[in-house]
Amino acid sequence: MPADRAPTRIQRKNRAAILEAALDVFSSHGFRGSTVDKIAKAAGLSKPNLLYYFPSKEAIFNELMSGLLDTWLDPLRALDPEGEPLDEILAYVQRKLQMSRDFPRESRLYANEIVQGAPRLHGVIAADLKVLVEEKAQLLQDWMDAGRINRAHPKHLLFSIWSLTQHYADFDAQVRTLMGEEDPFHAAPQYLETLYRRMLTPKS
Amino acid sequence: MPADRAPTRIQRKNRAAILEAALDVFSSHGFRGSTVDKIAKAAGLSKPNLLYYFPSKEAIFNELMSGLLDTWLDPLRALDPEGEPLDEILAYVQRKLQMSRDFPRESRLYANEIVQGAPRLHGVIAADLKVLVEEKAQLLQDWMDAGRINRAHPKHLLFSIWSLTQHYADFDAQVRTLMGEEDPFHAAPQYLETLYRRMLTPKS
DNA sequence: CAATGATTTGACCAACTGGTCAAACTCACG
DNA sequence: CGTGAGTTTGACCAGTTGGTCAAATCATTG
Repeated sequence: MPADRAPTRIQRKNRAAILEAALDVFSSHGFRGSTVDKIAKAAGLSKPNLLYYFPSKEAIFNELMSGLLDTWLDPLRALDPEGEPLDEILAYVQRKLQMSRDFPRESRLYANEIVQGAPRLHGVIAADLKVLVEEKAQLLQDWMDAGRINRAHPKHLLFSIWSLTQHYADFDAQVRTLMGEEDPFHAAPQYLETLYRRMLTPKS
Repeated sequence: MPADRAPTRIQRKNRAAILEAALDVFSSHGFRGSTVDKIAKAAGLSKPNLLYYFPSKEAIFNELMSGLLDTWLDPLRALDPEGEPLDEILAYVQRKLQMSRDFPRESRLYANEIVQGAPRLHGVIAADLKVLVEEKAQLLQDWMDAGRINRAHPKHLLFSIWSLTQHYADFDAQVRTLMGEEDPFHAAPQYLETLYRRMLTPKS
């Protein structure tokens, strides 16, 4: 595929279809468990045709991942130092929960990678994510020092928000089996709101 | 391998070595990402030799899984209806956290399966786990109705305990990168204790 | 409507993988 | 120490998989 010139209509359509199909396949089988052929079929293309648009399976995966990571961190970036601390945190929790509901495949794709030791992600985590986490952990610490929210280990607080919200996407198979008819996302917002409100509302 | 008679010394040793190696390999690459050869080498055997002890890759996996599940649910089974509610729950949280620290590979093996839709686990989850969860959710509900702990959706309460504790094992790669030198398991017990104490201690 | 570049595909390849098998080797025991 | 059961392995096989390539088809535009 001509790499340098502007993408044609067909290129845009097919590359988008491939990435969409790849998200589906990768997120439900992991990298090793996914085959180029499965992705191609899901995108409505033949295998050689898919490989005309991306040089390799790994290239598809990488493009998917780097595209994902930005979106994934947006809610945390939006944590506003100028806002009311408790409201900011509660809003962050709800945003993350919504992402688990609206983009479960993205969450599972990410989870798949991390669980397996993040072999294809170490760089990004160590760079972008770490910087952002340090910044926001400091912000949380400042809020605690000012007595505006209860004290708690800032990083563990962030971890807890991630794990609680992503759990509904990542462990969806288990959650739905155990909840039966009831939609997990019905009670979850209230549950998490209560949890963090009780956890963080200053005693005084 | 002669199936019916009592296992020889060599059989016991090699089967144990294989399961140990398989836990290592499966938990860090998933089922599809693991090869029989990798497991065999990790166990110090040749591939045909490994297949002398287990009829197939799937058989190794199944034996590993069914052995794991029992241990995995023990902490929840131990939730005692006769105990002091808050203490029982806090103890459960700490037991689960300890399992994440002491058996992270088992946790990741399980996570790997669930994230990918539990293709090899649906039966067990729908059966054993569901029954146990219904029972313990009812117990939590009773404690809430009696005003002995704060109200909260019982199943979401259980989910939150699982996700918060297993996160330290399943997302170990991310957690360790972000925490640097600091051992995640140093502050985690205190953090979770505080969280659930504030969440569940009755207001009155 | 050429003709040129973009797109698609069938045929193919080499590496890998799960699994088989007969032959060789080792061990426990009489 | 011999013998039969238990154990190990090299060679092999068939199916899958990531990826290549030349030839064929299609779309765009001068």
